[in-house]
Amino acid sequence: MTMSKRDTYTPDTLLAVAVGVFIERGYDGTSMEHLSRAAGISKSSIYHHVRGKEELLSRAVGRALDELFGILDEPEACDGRAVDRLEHVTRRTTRVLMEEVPYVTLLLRVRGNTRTERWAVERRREFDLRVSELLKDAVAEGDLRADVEVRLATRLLFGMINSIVEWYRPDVRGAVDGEQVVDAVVRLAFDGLRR
Amino acid sequence: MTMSKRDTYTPDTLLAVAVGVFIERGYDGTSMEHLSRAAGISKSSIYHHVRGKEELLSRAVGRALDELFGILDEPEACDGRAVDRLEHVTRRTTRVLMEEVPYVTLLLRVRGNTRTERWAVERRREFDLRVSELLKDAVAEGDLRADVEVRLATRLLFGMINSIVEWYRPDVRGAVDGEQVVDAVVRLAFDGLRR
DNA sequence: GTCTATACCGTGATAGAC
DNA sequence: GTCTATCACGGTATAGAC
Repeated sequence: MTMSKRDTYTPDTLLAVAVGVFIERGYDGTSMEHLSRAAGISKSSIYHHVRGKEELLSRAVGRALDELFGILDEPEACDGRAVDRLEHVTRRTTRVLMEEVPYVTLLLRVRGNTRTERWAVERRREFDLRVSELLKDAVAEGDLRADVEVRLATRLLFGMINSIVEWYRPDVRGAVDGEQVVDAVVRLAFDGLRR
Repeated sequence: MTMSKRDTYTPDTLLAVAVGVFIERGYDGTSMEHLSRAAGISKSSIYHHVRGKEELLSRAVGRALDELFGILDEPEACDGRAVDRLEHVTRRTTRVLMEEVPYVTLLLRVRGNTRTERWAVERRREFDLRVSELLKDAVAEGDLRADVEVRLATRLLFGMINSIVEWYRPDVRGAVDGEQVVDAVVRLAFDGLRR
């Protein structure tokens, strides 16, 4: 949370600080005073860089959404058997989650009270729907089980993936290996706990 | 959110109202003014029933924790093969989640800033650890795969289960059948998506 | 058990000097 | 680009009448 060389902020470097505080205290629980202390500048200086608290939130969730939707445009998510495309999306989503923990965490905690939040919720649903199409195709191609409703399966799959933000901390080096997590997610999601 | 016959509150009936508001607006985003409007009484009247906002939170998460820990004491969670005990706990946890959505939702959203919240986080971790013991035993008995770390598997399992509170609404009759959800969770958790 | 009135403080945001 | 000073407002909580 410290600036490496420069001691002047851009919206993006300020965002990095703010997102950390939002996650620690919750968005609503964070005051401009908290942010100013964490950034080491006064409250009013923050307003020089961003319009206010909500702009910081919308920048954060926007970044997370861009990363996630980017996955759906990757060639591996567009060609081949649906089940392979789904596995690719599962792997990449998990990876993005871990690489962008703070931003995605914020995205996942948004509940839809302000305009910004409703927009974020909407786009998340859109992402889920895109993936459940993949799941539907994979069932139709005979690769996935047909005895679990597609929408429900998608929700549970993302529930598992998204929960990673609750405990994964990338800064703790060596504590949990990233690739190990991705493999575990894919194994459990596709083949389950049972031997 | 309406009182059926009585128009006077007990701490518990007031809690039911408050929990609903907490979930809609977030705990930090909820003011006593919001609560008073939802309950149809004045702010100060609320203080006659409870000490303040935080007591409402601690009552809510306490109730959720009692229900969850109750599961671990059920006979089916204590006798037999570990894998069967784990499946029982999985089923029951999912059920409790759906029956007590509002209270468990609140429990899961708590981050640990106040004393109450830290206590809740602590007890949740305790519950997780108890279940990961079950998982460890099931691996040792040869029923579960050994190529995923036990603690990691537990986290992902609960990630999937807990995510149900994000979308399941018990009041929407017939929209999603409860038993269907429990079965889906068990199938995905133990056998995975793959056919 | 509920009310009105109010104390007192922290909030997001702005003005204007440097 | 950052500061200090300040604003109007809404926050939790309490006092005391009914």
